[in-house]
Amino acid sequence: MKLSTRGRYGIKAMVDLATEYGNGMFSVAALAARQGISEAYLEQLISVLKKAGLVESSRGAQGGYSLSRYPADISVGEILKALEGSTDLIGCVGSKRVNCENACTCSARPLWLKLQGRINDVLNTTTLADMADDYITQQNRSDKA
Amino acid sequence: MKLSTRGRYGIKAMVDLATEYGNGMFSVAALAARQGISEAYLEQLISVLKKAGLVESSRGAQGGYSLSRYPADISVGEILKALEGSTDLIGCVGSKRVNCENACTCSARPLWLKLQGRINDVLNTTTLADMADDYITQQNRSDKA
DNA sequence: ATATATCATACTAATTTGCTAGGAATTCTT
DNA sequence: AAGAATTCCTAGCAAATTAGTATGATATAT
Repeated sequence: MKLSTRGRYGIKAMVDLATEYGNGMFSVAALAARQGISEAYLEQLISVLKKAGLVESSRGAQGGYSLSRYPADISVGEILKALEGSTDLIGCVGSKRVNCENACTCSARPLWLKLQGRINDVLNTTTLADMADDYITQQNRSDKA
Repeated sequence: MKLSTRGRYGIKAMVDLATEYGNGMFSVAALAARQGISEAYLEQLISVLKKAGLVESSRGAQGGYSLSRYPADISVGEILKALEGSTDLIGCVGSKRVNCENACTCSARPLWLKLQGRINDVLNTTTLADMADDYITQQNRSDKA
């Protein structure tokens, strides 16, 4: 039930892009430096996000990445799903219904469904705009302090 | 963000014990057979639950396991925590606050806190009694059909 | 041209997961 | 007293996953 670094790094990079939305492109090098993580690794993650249609890129000098939609139109669920393959706790509860012969009679299924429901709720209703707003106001507060 | 077999098998075994609460002891062999999984593996899991104080045991012939408290007094969160070490999505959000230097300034932290909060909500308020009740009424329904 | 980027792919070390195996200790039954 | 049934304890291991490295090709602004 752990969240991998893929999800964590990826989400943070996307929030970074969201806070700078409208200000041009940002390179992987810049994003990686901001988080203090490996460029090559983050590059892989962003590449996945690009294939998922969540970011746009431009190659060559002065190139980089930017969000492909308004921050308010990108949910964190989409991002995690792209990075981690799925946001399902277990196969037999997700949209695919795989991996389980006794799904209909499983004594634990109601619990998993409830839990997954709460998770999806948060992931689907929280957007990058929400996160960027939170972050900016928090930054302002600490500036004043 | 996946739930391991440890958590799944363990929870199901505990629900089995809950539905039989008050009817004596049940052996690992019986519990494993009910789920159709390896005895030796489930044995390990139950042993962890015992160390966590969630089940009682009696050794020797006719021995086995039973819940050490009323089903209504055992939350699924306790069980998962015992089996998986923790129910935290990431270290820097749990009760221990480890693993993260910039917790105070992390742009993703509000999201993780919210998500973890919803998860804990379900895990802490759902008891074995709830699950056993759900299961039994479901069984009755399918008997009639 | 050259420096700066993305893009693509392959490899690898460490960790975690999901078991299996073997035997010791305890208790009921006969 | 013997044997069967059971928990208890520990070690080992194969497969999968995670968390990266490494290398080089391709595209583009200056």
